[in-house]
Amino acid sequence: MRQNLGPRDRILETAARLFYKQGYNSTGINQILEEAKVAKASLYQHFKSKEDVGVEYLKLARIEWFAGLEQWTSKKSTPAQKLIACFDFLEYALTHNEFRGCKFINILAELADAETRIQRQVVEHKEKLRDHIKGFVRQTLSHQGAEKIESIGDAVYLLFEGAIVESKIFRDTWPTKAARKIVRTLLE
Amino acid sequence: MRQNLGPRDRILETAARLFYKQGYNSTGINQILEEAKVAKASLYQHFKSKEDVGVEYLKLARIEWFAGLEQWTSKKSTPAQKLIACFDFLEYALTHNEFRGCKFINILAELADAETRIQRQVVEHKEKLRDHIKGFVRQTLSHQGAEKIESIGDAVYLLFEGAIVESKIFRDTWPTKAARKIVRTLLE
DNA sequence: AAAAAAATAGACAAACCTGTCTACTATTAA
DNA sequence: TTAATAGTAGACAGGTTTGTCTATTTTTTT
Repeated sequence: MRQNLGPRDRILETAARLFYKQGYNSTGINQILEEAKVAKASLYQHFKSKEDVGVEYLKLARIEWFAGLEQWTSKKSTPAQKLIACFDFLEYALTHNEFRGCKFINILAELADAETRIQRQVVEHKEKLRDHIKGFVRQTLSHQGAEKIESIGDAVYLLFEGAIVESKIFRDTWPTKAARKIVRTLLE
Repeated sequence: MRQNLGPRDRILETAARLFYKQGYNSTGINQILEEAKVAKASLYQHFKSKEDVGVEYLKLARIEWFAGLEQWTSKKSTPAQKLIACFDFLEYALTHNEFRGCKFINILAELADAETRIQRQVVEHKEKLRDHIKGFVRQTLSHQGAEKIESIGDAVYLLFEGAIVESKIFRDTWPTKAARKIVRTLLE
């Protein structure tokens, strides 16, 4: 439980909650320390700066995200079913998070052009997700031409991402449902 | 020119530049005042708070956005061409803005759950954009069934929004090009 | 020309921010 | 048991934030 966690983990757990709920810039180090019940000196022993906490927060978020995705897709047998399961997982996750959207996209919007380390985490995460989705598309449409596969792969990824963002805006599941529906027809 | 603008307009012009470039939370009132060469008391005579500046900033952004969209689509004669022109406009606008993405989505990501006035601007803007796009789809596919029209309308909108977000992440035009390509096939 | 309105500069309050530092107390290892 | 490590509490520096207020100057209107 939380009680047994060391300071580093308590910081990351609290930071994850607050960064996602309030935003990265709106969450101060002091609030994290208070809620995590950690001394300030301990934070700066484990992390060299707030940005460092942000980077580690995203690294953990990536691991958790793909673990969740894996949990939903591994139950399915065919690539087409796995692809649809991605959207099932998305609907579940977004609803569970009260439609706060994507941790990576959210933090990216807060940054001025320069902050390179956090931005790199975002790009890497989305590259990996895109590859993941396009992999399912490739397997599903293996009998089709390469160009069509690429095109539909990008389309499914864009629909997935669009669904994340729009469900945050409208605080509703319709974008995910609409995306899943059109993906079904794209796979036929 | 900028010289002749009153304090209110100079504030909004500067705020628009800084909010979009640095983010809303990272941009202080004082920086806006300095760069706009406006006294602090003048700002609080025209706006009751920083949030108020944010709301007016978004109202202007909406007007400018739809004016730009109109400029690109009105040149085309058929609804299908107008729809494709939306993506041409998007590619132009995003490239011109150095891939900073959508002013509305960006500011939404910075806000904690509560800030209702700014959030309302975002939702209204996206609702209007969605109606706009779905209108073109409806005209293009008028001979199709209502359900299919709705479904493809949502898909085109989600692809449009996905393209905005992903072009910010990857700082590239490929998402917009990919979205436009699949939209073309969806309209066939 | 006189009166009213608008804009300026900048001090100020009260609160926040990140990061450093000291001093003290547990916990762990040898 | 002693020594090293890890954690705590909190003061502090130097800066930031939004918003209010006073006093002065410029512009507009009558």
